[in-house]
Amino acid sequence: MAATLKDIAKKVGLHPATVSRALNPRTAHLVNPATVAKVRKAASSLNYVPNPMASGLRTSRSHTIGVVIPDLTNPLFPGMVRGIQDTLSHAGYTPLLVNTDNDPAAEESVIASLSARRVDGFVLATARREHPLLADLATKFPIVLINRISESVQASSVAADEQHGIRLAVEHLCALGHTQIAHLAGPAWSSTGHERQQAFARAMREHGLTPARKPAAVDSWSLEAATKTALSMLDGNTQTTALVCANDQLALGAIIAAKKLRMRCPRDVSVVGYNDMPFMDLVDPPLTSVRVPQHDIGAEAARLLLSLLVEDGTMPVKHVRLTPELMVRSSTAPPQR
Amino acid sequence: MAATLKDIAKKVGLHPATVSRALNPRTAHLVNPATVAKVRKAASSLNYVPNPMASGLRTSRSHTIGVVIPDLTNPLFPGMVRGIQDTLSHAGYTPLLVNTDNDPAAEESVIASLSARRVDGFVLATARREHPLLADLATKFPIVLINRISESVQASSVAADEQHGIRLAVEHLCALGHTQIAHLAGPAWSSTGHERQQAFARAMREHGLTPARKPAAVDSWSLEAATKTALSMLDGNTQTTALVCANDQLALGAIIAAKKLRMRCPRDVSVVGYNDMPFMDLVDPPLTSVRVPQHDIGAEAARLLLSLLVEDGTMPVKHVRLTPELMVRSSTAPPQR
DNA sequence: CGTGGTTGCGCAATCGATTGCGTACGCCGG
DNA sequence: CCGGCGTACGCAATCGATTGCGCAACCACG
Repeated sequence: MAATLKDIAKKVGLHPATVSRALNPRTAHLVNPATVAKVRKAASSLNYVPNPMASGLRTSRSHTIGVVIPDLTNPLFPGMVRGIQDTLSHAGYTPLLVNTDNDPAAEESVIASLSARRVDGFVLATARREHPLLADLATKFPIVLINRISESVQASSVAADEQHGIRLAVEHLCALGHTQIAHLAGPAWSSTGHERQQAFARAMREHGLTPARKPAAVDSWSLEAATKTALSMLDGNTQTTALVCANDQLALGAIIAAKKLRMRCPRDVSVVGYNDMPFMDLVDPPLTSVRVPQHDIGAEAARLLLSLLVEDGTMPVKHVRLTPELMVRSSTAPPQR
Repeated sequence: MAATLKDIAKKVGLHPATVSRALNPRTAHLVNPATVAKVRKAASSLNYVPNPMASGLRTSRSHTIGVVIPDLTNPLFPGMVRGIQDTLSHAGYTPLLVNTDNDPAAEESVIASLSARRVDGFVLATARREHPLLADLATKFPIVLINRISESVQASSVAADEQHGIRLAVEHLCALGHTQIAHLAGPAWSSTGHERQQAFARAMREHGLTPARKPAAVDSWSLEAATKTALSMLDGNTQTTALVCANDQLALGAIIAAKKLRMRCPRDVSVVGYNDMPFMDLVDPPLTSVRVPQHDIGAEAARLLLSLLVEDGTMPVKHVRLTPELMVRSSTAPPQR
């Protein structure tokens, strides 16, 4: 049905090998320019489309990239995935997207199935801090970590500058006059949760403040867990006037908790989120949040991986940090007391 | 590096062809059960993983499915995509996801690149009603349409039962005592926009009502367009007490417009959304919305496509309609006048 | 002992593109 | 006119799995 190199070769009276060289930009210089032109014309007149399986079989490169994320329905990820897709597709690569639901077993199985598909590399957005598979994977494939730092793993990474993001939040609250600021932290097993907690402690120190109370960490990134934890943080506590939350879900949970305790946000307690998911400007109250450049993170990760693919193994490990931005809205206000 | 059939054959002293048959469930019955067992053992001891490019080249099936959506960052789609992924991966297929941004040119190019990848079929969530490419594509590939109806195209489809969803909204408003109900319609070029508008007219007729005014259609699905259109609908209009919106973005725009006109929702105007995107329970006011079973739509589309792939062309065209559900929240209330 | 049927498996071609190697040919200088 | 060289191209092997064809071994039966 579809035209092959052989068909073109027959049409122009050349050998398939010559046609292959003429059509491949990397080898076209080996062929007489006039011949190249003739071949190109014949190819397009036959609607020739190279068969990636055939070339992949021969070259053992699939031009596909495994993209591993926890959960596509988490609003944090679609932006990043699009950044990855947009960049990869321009370079002739196709992302293969899979979800792990943060389940280590699922992670193992999706990575296995992507390896079986012979992907050329991986972009990984796994959340857990410690990760036996990663170190292993990094030895076998070019990989780029996204939205997480690599502690033990020798691999390039792209993420938001968490220190800067948290500092923006703390600075903003300070400027409003808050001194009693606490952190509603993400799960300790989570890379970003851990890092933001550290960043919070540091930012407070930099401002000469001590946290209103020691950070409380949720055990999952869910709204429910956040509500529960925030309830126990705020209940009977009249000290704390502001909460820096490790992400938007936690912030929303904190606001719900405050409501349950008959505290008003921002009157009685200011709340800052993190990530600035879609529609955070429309919740009640509109959430002040640290916006991370999701699309850029994805795009940069893809670029990094692409350059890893061409410079086979000679590229040094690189850690890219993109700068977040504070979106000030109505969940923060000067303290009333 | 990776083990091949030949390696296994050498290890067990058989011919690669025999090993192939033994490992393939469909042909294993042609091989002595004892031999099959031996081969299996050798295969797993060598960590054999079949090379999909080699088998794909021979069989000209890639076990990949093209999934074409307008925009992954639109919260409507991640749920559907996961439904597709979860179902396809269980069957050994891998989705190849691309975005079109509703741009016909982009659509053409992504479909071309997916064809070049030799996908075995397509799941298409293109929004436009009329579509020259689709009819063409349907003749060359098994395809399933998602979240849209097929008017001219001879292809199976999966979507929410729009008539039912809109009827739920209208019924709910009627039950609250509204009689002056209007429709904020989606773009006319959009399949769902068109269908929901028809459904609204029908539902009103069924309830013996006439629309408070003729439907106003936005020219794009954006919040901004919705705000503008809703402003012109509501300004100076004291008749309309309730708005059925063609999706959640439009509903949010309507609420913003109402605020600008110093109308309160739901006191002065009730608003119903459609799709029930994430966090619609947390916006101000919490939005009453028609929830569509996104994951199920995706899963069902994938199942449909899979069965198309096995029953080569003999399966009749099937149109699956899944039942939506009304999530009643605080953006709707009895009319005040 | 010869014939027929069945079972188990090997042989070799095939899919389409890539690539190392070899060769023909043209051109130049000697 | 010949040796040397470089350019342009062809040949054939190769990647790994699949599959039509057919061989050979086996059993059963007349």
